[in-house]
Amino acid sequence: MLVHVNSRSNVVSIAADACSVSVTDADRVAAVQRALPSEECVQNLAHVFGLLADPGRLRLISALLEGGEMCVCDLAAATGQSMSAASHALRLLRADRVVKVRRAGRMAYYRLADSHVRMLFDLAITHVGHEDGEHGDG
Amino acid sequence: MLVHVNSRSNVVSIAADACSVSVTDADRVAAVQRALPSEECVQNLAHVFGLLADPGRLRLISALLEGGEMCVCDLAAATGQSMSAASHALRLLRADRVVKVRRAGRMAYYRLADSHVRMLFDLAITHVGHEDGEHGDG
DNA sequence: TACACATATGAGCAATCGTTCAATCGTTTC
DNA sequence: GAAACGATTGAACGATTGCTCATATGTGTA
Repeated sequence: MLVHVNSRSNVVSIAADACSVSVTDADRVAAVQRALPSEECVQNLAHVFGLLADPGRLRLISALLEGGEMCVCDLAAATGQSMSAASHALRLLRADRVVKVRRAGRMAYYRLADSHVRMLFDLAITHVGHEDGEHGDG
Repeated sequence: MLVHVNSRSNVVSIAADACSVSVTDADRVAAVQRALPSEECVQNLAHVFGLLADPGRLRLISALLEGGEMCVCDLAAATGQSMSAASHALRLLRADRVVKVRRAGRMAYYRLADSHVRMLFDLAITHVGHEDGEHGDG
């Protein structure tokens, strides 16, 4: 399994992207490269995590976790942001199927679309070491 | 449970942050607000998700998931980025205890620090609908 | 000592993000 | 029809991000 490509000036370019980076264990590198998710998958993943990387959107999600289904103005009030900001944020969440809308007259009621988000949320809270977590069984 | 605060010009400001947003169900809003994670918790959460919101860092994590423990230059080669970019990225991951370093001579070997990340990763892949996922049991 | 090497880091810059402001759309009420 | 209202959207602007380039640090080797 050892292939030693690190003797001097013995530079091997592995990825098309990498501009000749030297490698110590070429087999391992090649194996890892083969196992990496596709570019598209990585992009989607990054996109989803990016959605959760904003306090405002996180509060929105947390509110929906607790409140079940809420209109935009209540969500805005509960999460402490303007209705415009909330609407922009909900638009992003909607585009990636994190939340769903139900329209009734001039109101728009939002709710979470799938349970992955709750798990993602709780798992991440576990990671950061929560001192709080009242969204148990709303 | 219904409190009707939405009759005209009857605007109630709930959060200190919110600049008087009207509310349709004040009780619900108040309850949801009480249940929200603390500001600090939300910030930490957003920060952690932010770490995972970059394709380069995601590939790094995926590589470590598969490869176990790898040096910076192998990680750079496997994930298709420059060593500088990889080092910068690993620094961020290290600061938030997502990865750990082991130094041996002039090499630095990185590995994942906790299992939450793997779960986060797999859960998110489930959400986006993976067409790929070869990081099963490196 | 001097050099090569693996890694780390700071500055700078282009790109992206999140907010606010203003305008708009569709619905309800008068 | 007109006005009020909830929600949506686009533009603009400041803040943040992630890269590259250049340089620094520390280790192994001649």
